[in-house]
Amino acid sequence: MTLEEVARRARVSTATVSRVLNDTGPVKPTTRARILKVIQEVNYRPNLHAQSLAGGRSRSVGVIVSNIENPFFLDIHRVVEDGAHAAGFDVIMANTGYSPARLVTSIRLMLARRLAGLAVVVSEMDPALIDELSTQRIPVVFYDVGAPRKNITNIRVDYRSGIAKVASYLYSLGHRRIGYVGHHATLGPIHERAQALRDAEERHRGLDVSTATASDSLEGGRDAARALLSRPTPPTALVCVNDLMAVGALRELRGRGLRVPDDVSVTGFDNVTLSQYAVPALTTVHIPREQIGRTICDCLLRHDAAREHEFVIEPELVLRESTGPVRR
Amino acid sequence: MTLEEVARRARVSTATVSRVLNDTGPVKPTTRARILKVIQEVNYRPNLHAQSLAGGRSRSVGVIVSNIENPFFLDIHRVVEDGAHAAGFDVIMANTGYSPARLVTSIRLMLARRLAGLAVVVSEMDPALIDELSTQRIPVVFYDVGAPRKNITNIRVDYRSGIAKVASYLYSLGHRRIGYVGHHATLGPIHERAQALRDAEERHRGLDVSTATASDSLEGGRDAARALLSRPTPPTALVCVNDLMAVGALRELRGRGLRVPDDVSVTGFDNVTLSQYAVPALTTVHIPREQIGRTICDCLLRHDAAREHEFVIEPELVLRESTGPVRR
DNA sequence: AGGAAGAATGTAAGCGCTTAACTAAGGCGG
DNA sequence: CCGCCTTAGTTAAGCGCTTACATTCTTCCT
Repeated sequence: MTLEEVARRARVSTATVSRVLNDTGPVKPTTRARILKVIQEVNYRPNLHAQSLAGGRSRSVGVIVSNIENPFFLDIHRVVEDGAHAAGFDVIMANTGYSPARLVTSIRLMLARRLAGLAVVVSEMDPALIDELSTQRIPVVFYDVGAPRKNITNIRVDYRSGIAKVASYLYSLGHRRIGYVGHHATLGPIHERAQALRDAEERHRGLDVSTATASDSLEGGRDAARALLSRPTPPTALVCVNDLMAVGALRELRGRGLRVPDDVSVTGFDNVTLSQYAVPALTTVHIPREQIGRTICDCLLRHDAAREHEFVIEPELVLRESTGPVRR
Repeated sequence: MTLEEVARRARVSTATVSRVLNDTGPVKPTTRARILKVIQEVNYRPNLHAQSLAGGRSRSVGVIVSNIENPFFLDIHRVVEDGAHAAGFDVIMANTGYSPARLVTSIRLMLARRLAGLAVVVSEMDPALIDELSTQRIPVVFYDVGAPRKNITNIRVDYRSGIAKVASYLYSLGHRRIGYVGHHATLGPIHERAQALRDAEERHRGLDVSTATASDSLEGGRDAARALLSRPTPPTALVCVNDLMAVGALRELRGRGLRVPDDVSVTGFDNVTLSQYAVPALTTVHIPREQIGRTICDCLLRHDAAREHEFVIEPELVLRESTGPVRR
């Protein structure tokens, strides 16, 4: 069923049907009613591809994330989706699994869709991508990676600062041997997190950091914790790169009969809902995902971001049950 | 940058460029190389809308889920996405939040995109939808709702049976007062779950079921558990409609100082990864999401499902730590 | 050398929609 | 009663691709 067929049945031109469909230009009420009736009868739905092609624009924005299984990304996606829907847009999501190759593929696919805007919320990056994106004229916002350019906005969280807060806090509780539970050590922004913890060694006398990485998942958190705890002198505190892995680490601790925080302290990162439902509830670092999502919407939808822009977010420590003084 | 412009620069016709792009029809190696070079130089990406319009087909399939925040749906989505990617398709996801209105909107949007196939993995339904879908000629698969038709496949899990297994098991442990933690009591398939538990009352002498519903989330599970436990004669076992809510229920129990399973037993449903990371690990019912996802892919991609089809899956009880004999 | 078969490429007609430009029909003051 | 503005509709030119069909080389056999 096409626009043309609808027009024929309603005895008007395609232009008129298009007008009532998009509510552009005047149409006599009786004509409009007649057309609407036909549309109803034949159950007509405009072809989105034809619309986008002819109109030269699209009512969709894209969101690319590294790991949709991690609630952190899911939360951002949800906020962006809500904002987009409110503005009459819908969102197309892509998941890269932290693979730079898939990032490239995803971005190309998004560009092929000629979207109205693109949010790239990932930790991996491909050097040539920024250039490729900046030549397009759609608004783009990066989270965690990339560099501001024309039409490209950047949002970053000061992870160094967040990690530093965690390190200082644990140090003040007497912890000296700290294990870092991470994932994807080779990815820039992720590596920076680990590095931030390492840097704390210099500020805090006697601090000793060991590192283990696995996949970004519950299982990965457990695996990394297992590796750390199997070392000759296991750490007394586990700093996890995010809450999801922290919950995995908690599981391993429990499996070994170690109590948290009495025997080992654990910290997460992100402050996702799950962190409050962990046993014990996780001490973590709050990343304002709501704010991030809204900023993304503003940049993409309202387009105030034609100029270069960069937002930096300062994370806050959230104390809960999973941390305590080191056992004597 | 358009196909035509590429053709001009490569001094060939658009047809030839299209041929090398889609690898359809013969092209002399030197010509192909020349065209590829131009494409590379100008960083050309075909317009997906034009491609779909002209080609009359799309390389995307749609997946609609009720609640992407619930790992159950996420798992299915992942499996479908993997399968689709392997077949050279990509997937468009939509989330309804259990709202029939949003289901209708989402389906219409999917149809407007003229996708190659559509999977509807939801618990809500709109009566007119089936008809609307069956008039289209794209393969559709429903999970949990709908009815088989031409081009419409159905996958359902025998939830009644799953719930019955849980009820029998708890009964055998001596539990008589059972609380049901659910969500969206008005939605058909969900309501059926609650009803299945109620039906167990008749089979098991002395069994007493009370019900509470909240949102499908960790918080919802906690809320519903709170309501149940606040009653004059609180249940000794909580049967949760899914693992996510069960984890929320666990949290409430812990907050009240009740031990699981010593004071109260808890069961989940779905057997998502999280259920193994809960404290204590959840007794649950396994739903083979992998299999469901693969079946969806088969129906959508291979199109063996032109005829009516229905798959019924029998769920299996998984015993873990969260259930035990009722306290004397 | 001539010509048929096959390979390589070009031509042009859409795909279903939007929209600029144009026409027709009322309505109104002068 | 006429010119002019407004409102209602129409026509037709694309948007950027695909593809059936036509055309132009190449081969290579006789």
